[in-house]
Amino acid sequence: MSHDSDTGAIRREVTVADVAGAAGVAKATAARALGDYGAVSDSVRDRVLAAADRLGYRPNALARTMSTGRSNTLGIVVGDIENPFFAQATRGASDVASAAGLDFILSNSDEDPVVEAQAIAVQLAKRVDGLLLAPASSVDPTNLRSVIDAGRPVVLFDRVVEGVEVDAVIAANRSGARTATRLLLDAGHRRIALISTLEHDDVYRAGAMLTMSSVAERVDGFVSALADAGVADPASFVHLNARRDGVDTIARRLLTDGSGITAIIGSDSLIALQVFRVARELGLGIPTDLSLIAFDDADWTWVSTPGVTVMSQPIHEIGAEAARLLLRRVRGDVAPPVVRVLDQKLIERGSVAPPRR
Amino acid sequence: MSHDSDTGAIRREVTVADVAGAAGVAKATAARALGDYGAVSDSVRDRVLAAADRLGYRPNALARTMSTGRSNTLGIVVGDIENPFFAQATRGASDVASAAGLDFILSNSDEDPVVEAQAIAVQLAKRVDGLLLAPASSVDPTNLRSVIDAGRPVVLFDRVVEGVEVDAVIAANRSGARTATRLLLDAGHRRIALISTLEHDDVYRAGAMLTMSSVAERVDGFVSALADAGVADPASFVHLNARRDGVDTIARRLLTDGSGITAIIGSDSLIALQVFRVARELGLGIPTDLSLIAFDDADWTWVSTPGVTVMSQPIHEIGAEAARLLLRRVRGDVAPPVVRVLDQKLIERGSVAPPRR
DNA sequence: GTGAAAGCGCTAACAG
DNA sequence: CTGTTAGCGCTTTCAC
Repeated sequence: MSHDSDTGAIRREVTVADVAGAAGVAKATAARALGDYGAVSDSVRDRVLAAADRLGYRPNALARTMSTGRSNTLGIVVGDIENPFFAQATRGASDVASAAGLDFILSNSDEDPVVEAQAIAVQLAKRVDGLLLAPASSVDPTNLRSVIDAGRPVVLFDRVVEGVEVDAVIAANRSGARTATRLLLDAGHRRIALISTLEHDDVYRAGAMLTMSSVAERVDGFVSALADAGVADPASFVHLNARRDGVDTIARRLLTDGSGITAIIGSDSLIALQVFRVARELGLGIPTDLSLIAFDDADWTWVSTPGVTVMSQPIHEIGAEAARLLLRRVRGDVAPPVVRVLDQKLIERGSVAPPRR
Repeated sequence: MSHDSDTGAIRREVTVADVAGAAGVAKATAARALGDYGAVSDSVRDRVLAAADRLGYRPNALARTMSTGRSNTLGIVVGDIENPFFAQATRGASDVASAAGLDFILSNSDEDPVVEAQAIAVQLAKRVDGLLLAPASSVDPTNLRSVIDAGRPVVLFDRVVEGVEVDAVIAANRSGARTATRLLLDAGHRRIALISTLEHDDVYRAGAMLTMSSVAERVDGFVSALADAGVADPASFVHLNARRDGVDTIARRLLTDGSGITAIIGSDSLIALQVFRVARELGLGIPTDLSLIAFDDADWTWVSTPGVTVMSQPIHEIGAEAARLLLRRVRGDVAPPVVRVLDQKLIERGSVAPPRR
């Protein structure tokens, strides 16, 4: 047995023609046996397969795509695969894809429309059959348009894009935020802060247009719940740009500047984690001095002391359902676009209590 | 401006020939301008680029790969992208790849050699220029051999494969485990358990061959540290198959069956998380009743009460360095294979104290 | 600098 | 059932 592993060079590949030659049949016949299509007699098939095996034939998926036009591949563009939300959604989607016999290509957008455009270009260049996209911007449709114009099926997840009719799978963020906010309100809190890392040019003002629909919905649910409860100037309780300004900085300010904040909602679990730490550093007890609710049922929320009350999303299912919708399109379904809204679920643990004052 | 977004079908793509026609030049010339190679006069280039833009030309990366033989793509096969370890390593590798202008394809192996073989086949079929692999088995070289035989550069990460000389980036697991174990020993513990999810046919016995080198190294460091300290039958303190048997079941048994275990090392942060919870459910205080050390510096380990002492690995860098090594190979470097061993670092928090008895 | 033609590995259409 | 012949969209000689 000879290994030429010592040469770094890529060997000349064994092709259908080689196999055909070795098996003593025509190229097309070998191709049919190898590609498992068309009609081939058992005896010939066996001969071809044996030859292929002997020669170490490996199909060239690219050449196949070239002639069929189908790559048998789905693409996904996420904000950042390190974010547990995207990791789980990706896994959900990838499971559906591989169950359907499709391959999967992943790109990160860093939540930056420019990087996203590049990522999309790559995926289209590789001729993915369809694309899963968590759009970096819900207000600028340019990137989404580019894939639609290319004629590729696309399904959004986690966020929608305004003014573009396309399949999407999102969570019920507005009602989730309302529920979370009301839990705090019902416990007696009146000064509740919402912290998000979403970038925004300005201080948040009522009705301002936010660039990410999921966050916008969360903010909207939050503000409307406060308003319903008669809280004055609810918009002033929304704190954006937490990545730029630092979650810990914001949390620290909120908890020490006499603004009287008694409860905080973290727009994702990473934010809540930071708040949790700041509270501890400040010697503030949870939930005695501060009540806390996080979005997403992250691992740590049930080992912290106290456990953190969370608004949980069916993350896996968001990815899986998006992939299912995409599969339909890839298979030619031309029904009108649907937006699937999946429920969020409140999981109460120990981080909410009435405010001290 | 016309959008035929209403048709789900993939439109006939705009090709180099189309652009050439529109620009009034030969196909080859257009291709040179578009592909940015060869020599083209400025005026012609401008004309071609303008035409391309007008027609909405998008290069077909597959066709390009067909003729050049290079796909400009790196592949990675991980155990499970939902595992934070792999998510971080993947991100590290992906950043290096995209900085070098290469695309990135991801597959999950589920730590199953059969699934892994399939994943590798897919990547090779897509003609990736090189492959990053966290091999599902360190003792069965079949899958790794298949990519080497295909002549593709490959770099392993997190684990090595016995008997195969190939580039790899791993962590210093043996010494890390020794350090962690000694910390416990020095605190006075004598009955320390190590829990891992690694599958193994039997109860662990001294010198048994484990199928994943990273875990094998951890176990070896652990056992040798115990032996050095004069602990009798150190192998009996190793508990494998924790996925099959349930981490919580194992932990519960260890802590209630009178075996007198006073400290536990979790072979990854997910395991430690479960142990943490079981301890709490059992009403055991950490570190008063049980000392705990985890591998990997997960988020939750610094918000739990107490914080968990961890053996941290440079996960990002493992992925990044593996990608760098791979890039070299892809570029033709034929130097002998190297195995890069990155240090682990002990981060002491509050989960270790002397045993009660 | 530009053009014409061949070919990458595969599938598809059409004969036989 | 099997073979022949064209391409898929691009790059790459090799002429001019």
